[in-house]
Amino acid sequence: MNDLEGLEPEQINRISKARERVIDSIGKNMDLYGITLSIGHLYGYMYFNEGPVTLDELSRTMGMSKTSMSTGVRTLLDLKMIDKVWGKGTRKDLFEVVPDWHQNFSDYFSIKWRKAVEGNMIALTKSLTEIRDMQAEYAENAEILRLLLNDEEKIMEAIKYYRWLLKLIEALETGKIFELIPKET
Amino acid sequence: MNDLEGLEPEQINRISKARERVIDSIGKNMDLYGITLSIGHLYGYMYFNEGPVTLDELSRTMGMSKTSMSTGVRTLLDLKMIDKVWGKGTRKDLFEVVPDWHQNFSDYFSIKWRKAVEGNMIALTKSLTEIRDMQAEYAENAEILRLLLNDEEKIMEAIKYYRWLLKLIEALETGKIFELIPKET
DNA sequence: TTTAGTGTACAGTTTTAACTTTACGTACTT
DNA sequence: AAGTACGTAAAGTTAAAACTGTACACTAAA
Repeated sequence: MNDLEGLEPEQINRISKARERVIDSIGKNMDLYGITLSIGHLYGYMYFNEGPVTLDELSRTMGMSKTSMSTGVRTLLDLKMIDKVWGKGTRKDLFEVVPDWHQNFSDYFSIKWRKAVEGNMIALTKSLTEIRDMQAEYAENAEILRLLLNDEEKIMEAIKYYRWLLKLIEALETGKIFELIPKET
Repeated sequence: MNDLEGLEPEQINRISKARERVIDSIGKNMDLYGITLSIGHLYGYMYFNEGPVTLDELSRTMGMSKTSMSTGVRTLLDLKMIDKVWGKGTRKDLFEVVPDWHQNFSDYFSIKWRKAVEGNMIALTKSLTEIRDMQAEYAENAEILRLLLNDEEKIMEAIKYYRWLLKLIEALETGKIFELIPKET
């Protein structure tokens, strides 16, 4: 339910303005999370609204189709930025934001970057063994060997980087990052 | 210059295959950096090639227009993933990858996230003062006051998060992150 | 079983972004 | 001064995505 309903128009206007500045700003930078502007707006609205909302309310407030709300909400669910919650007395699904942005940030990395890193690692190690096989095979061909050693070196560097990145991701997942870089009190 | 030129077709094929697996994998996950698949490929090729390359070489190798190479290269330059280098004897621009991926990662955050965080911070503080002004103004209206306190709380939480995020970004920029989470030796 | 309410898959449309072709400005060569 | 090589801006085209409307499956109530 829209929490501004029932106020004077002028009051609604002033509060909305303050909120919308923030909502716009959040939405605009949501592309860093791979999220479209309109879904960013969606999230911003949910962030300020007191209590959970339904797809129909979102559709009405955002002036967009219910289908778009459905897919948008699902994207935000996948990123663990919102939760589906139970509301007795209604058959509609209810959604509300997960208010802990530190957690959102960590989850995002866990979800997106870990997958990418692990995928790249597989490709790197596979190619590394191939390169090394060829090194043995072309051991007497100096020209090729130089190339192969160079490739090996580069792949090794990449692997080192990804191992470091995995440690960073792990620190985010376990919350150890907040020992290293403390939150505000 | 393509570093595989002059080899036997079969040798080129084998080395290329090992490289391409990695290049594909890198390119595929470059969207995390907000980079398109083809620019990711571009980067991957440059990563393995020995020595800097020109726009014409890239165009030929990638099978894409020179204009696309120009814009692609500029994107990578903006993200500090490649450098423009001097080559005597040629009037063409030469480009090569910055091989330190730890640095790439740090730069990316510095460039993209810092800008977003600072933008959001401005919006948040601006709206925060507005909300607080209204709190003083509507001090005797309990219903509105409750709403305003709620909004204030949420904005404060967001500001706290962004301050933490700035510390993380700073740790990346200064390299302090590598004391907290050490690189491989 | 029917009926109404709800979320989503699907197909179609519109908007956006990627890419290409052409053309131009600048700088080097002769 | 004239010609050539180079990188990029501009306009046009093609491919991708965001978004909508409709239809359908599922559930709960009557």
